[in-house]
Parts: sequence; C-alpha cells; structure tokens
Amino acid sequence: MAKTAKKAIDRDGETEQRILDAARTVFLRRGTAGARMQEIAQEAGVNQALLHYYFRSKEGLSTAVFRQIAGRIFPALVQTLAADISIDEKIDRIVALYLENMMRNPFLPGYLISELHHHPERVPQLLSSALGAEPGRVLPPLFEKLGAQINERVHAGEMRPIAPEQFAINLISLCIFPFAARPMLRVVFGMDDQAFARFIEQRKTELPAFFRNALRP
Amino acid sequence: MAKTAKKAIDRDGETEQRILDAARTVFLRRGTAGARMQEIAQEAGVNQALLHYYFRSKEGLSTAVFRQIAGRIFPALVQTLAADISIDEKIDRIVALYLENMMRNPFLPGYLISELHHHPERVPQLLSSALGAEPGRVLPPLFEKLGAQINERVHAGEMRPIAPEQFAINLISLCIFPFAARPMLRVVFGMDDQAFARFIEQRKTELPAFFRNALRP
DNA sequence: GTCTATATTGTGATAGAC
DNA sequence: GTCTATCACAATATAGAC
Repeated sequence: MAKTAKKAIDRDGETEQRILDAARTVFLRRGTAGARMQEIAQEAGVNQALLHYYFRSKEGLSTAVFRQIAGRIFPALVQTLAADISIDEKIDRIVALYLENMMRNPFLPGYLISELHHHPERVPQLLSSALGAEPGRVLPPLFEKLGAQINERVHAGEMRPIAPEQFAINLISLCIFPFAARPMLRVVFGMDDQAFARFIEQRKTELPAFFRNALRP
Repeated sequence: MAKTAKKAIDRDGETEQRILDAARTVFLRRGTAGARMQEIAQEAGVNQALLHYYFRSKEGLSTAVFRQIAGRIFPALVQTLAADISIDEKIDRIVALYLENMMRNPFLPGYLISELHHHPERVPQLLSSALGAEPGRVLPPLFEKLGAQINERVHAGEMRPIAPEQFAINLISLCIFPFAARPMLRVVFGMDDQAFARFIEQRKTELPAFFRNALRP
C-alpha cells in the first residue's frame, strides 16, 4: 500500500494538504468567485464532498488559501523593512526577494490584488494573521523607524527627502506591478514566458540602481 | 412625460445607457465572475429581463463594460508615449493623466488587473479595440520611437540608458499600483479617503521628480 | 475518511402579456 | 420597450452507505 493507497486512511494530513494545494492552484487561476469546487476536487484527485469534510464550505477553503498566500508574502517584507540594515541593503533585499518569489509564482500578484479589491473587508484579518499581531502594533513603529533612517541619510546629504510611505510604495510598485500586468505585457510586447523571464532578470540588476539613483540628492 | 417617463419609450438610448452605467459600477465592484445580473438591474432601476433585451447575455454586458473601460485607459497612454514631445514632458503628462484619472475612478486599476488576470484570452481583442488597430501595427513602432528618443538623450549625456519597455513599465507601475493596492494602504497606513487623496496629491508633484532623478546619468 | 447520491438554493436566460 | 412569471441548469452543500 503506502503511497499508492487511495482510500480509507489519510496518514498525516496528506489528503487535506493535497486539497489545499489544489485549491490554491484553482483560486489563483480563477479567483475566489470564479473558482468551482468541482474543479478543485478534480485537481486534487478526490471527491467534491471531501472538500466540505475538511474545510466545511467554499468560503472556508478560500479563506485558508488566502491566509496561506498572505502569510508567505507580507512577513518577509515587513521583516526586511524593519531589519537593522542600511537603506541600500533593504532595497537590494526587497527587490531580490520579490522578483525571485514572484517569478516562481507569477499568478500571485494578480490574485492578491484581485481578492483585496473585491473583498476589502478581509484585509484587516488578513494582515493580522500574516503579521502575527495587530497591524496597529507592528506597522506604525516600523514606518517611524524607516522614516528616522531616511532622515539620517538626508541630513548627511546622501539622500533627498521622501516620506517613508512613499518610499515603500514606490519600491513595491516597481517590484510587483510588472507581474500583475503580465498578461498585458505578453501581448503589448509580444513576450512569451522566456522573454518575460529575461525582462525580470534585467530588472533584478537595474531596479536597485534605478531606485537608489532616484533618491540621490 | 419627458424625463419622468419610466415606461414604454426609450428615446435616445437612455435606458441602454443607464444599464451600461449600472453594469460598470457593479462589475467594477464585484468583478465579472462575482457580479450578479440582479444587482445590475436593481442599480439601473429596471428589470433583469431588460438587461438581456439590450445585451443578450451577461457575457455581452461584461464585454461592453470591459471595452468601454479599456477604451478610456489605453489610447491616451499610447498617444502620450507616441507624441512629439520631450521625454520629460511625457513623464509629466502621464503622471498627471493617470493620477487624476484614477483618483476619479479608484476602482478601475483593481478591476482591470483582476479581469486581465482571470481572462488573459481577452487581452488581444481588448487592446485592438482600445487602440483602434492591431497591436502589432501600433506598439512596436511606438517603442522604437521612444527608444530612439531615449538614446538621443543618453548620447547627449543627459540620461542613463534604459530599455524603452522598462521605462514605460516603471512609469506606469508607479502611477497605477498605489490604486491597485489601495485597500491594503487603507489598513496598513490607516488611511481614510481623505488621507489617500493627500497621499496621491503628494505623488503628483514628487513622482515626476523622482522618476527624472532616477534617469539622471 | 472517502465515496455516491441527492437536496437545495442561486442565477442566467426565455416566454409571453401589456 | 418593459414587465412578471418561469424555466433550466449550475453550484454549493448535506445524508448516508461503505
């Protein structure tokens, strides 16, 4: 038996995990509203009733997926922004982190933006579960610290002034938007997967330089 | 009768237009898959059957909305990028154009990204109807011209080299992404509508400077 | 735990009166 | 051109056997 066993026993949470993986695939492709329980069941190689056994409802399943995704995206960003390293180092790390991460999951930005747009009421719960704490306790101090760090370099004449929120948004925009706009780039620039990969590869080196340059005094 | 007439006669295309407006509102809020014909009918103040009378199906209605939106977004961008003006002028105009445009329709970026993500097969038809021609006939020449324009300034020592595609994507990312991420900003930065408006207002002046600075040699 | 029915509701679409 | 009533089926969810 062992791995080929299809019935009766789910040692560990193998089946549950397979369902969750399948759900992630389908929700990312179709969005929460467009996803069908049947398609998820098929993708997982199980019956539709099992989805309800493990996750009770479509909403339960979609929440599980949403949390998982958010938990993979936000913590690393927050930690990097809060880390005790130079601004330049932060730029380098965030660019590398996101471009590599998104290159492996190119559907992720489109999915996240779509979900946040259509279900803004989920954002608070999402952020607190992704950050492991209330946003009010984590984020304001983070941006105060980042602001102070920017100010230091501004006063040293090494940088032009910028609000920490604008700093963060600019950096994240430049990293994430190309993936969200990927379906359009494919057509507008006639990019296939390989061309897109080259495009992103180019950004890995050019983006940090571009961004640092933008902040020169 | 005149304006208060609710039945029988639809002079001009008043009713059809009202339905289309209602559909835009609902599709933008819920996405194509999440939108309900009933909600659109209610929003338009008509019966659900009337939607089918004018647009035949949900797909027909969603296509009409999608085209309308795309037609309002892309042509101005393409025209500005192709215009016979300096690079700096293009930066200024595109930033102003998008930030003002999106400020008036803040749901638009999230909707567009969501639709393009979940229905990438629609992109080609979308672009050709939005551009009034085949993408292959409009866009490659446009980026060649932009590339030449960049090269001129690079050789004059006024600018560092950048591929025209990266130039365009960077500019558009910085303009659009903040709106797509708006639901998150509301929570992360505790922004209400007014605070968000101020945030965008600040970008109107800072973004062109930021961007030009990034391209200094 | 996993499956096969089946119940139940939601939702796009049509028929036909006015 | 607009409405009410209804159809047909898609989709989530549950019951109950194994």
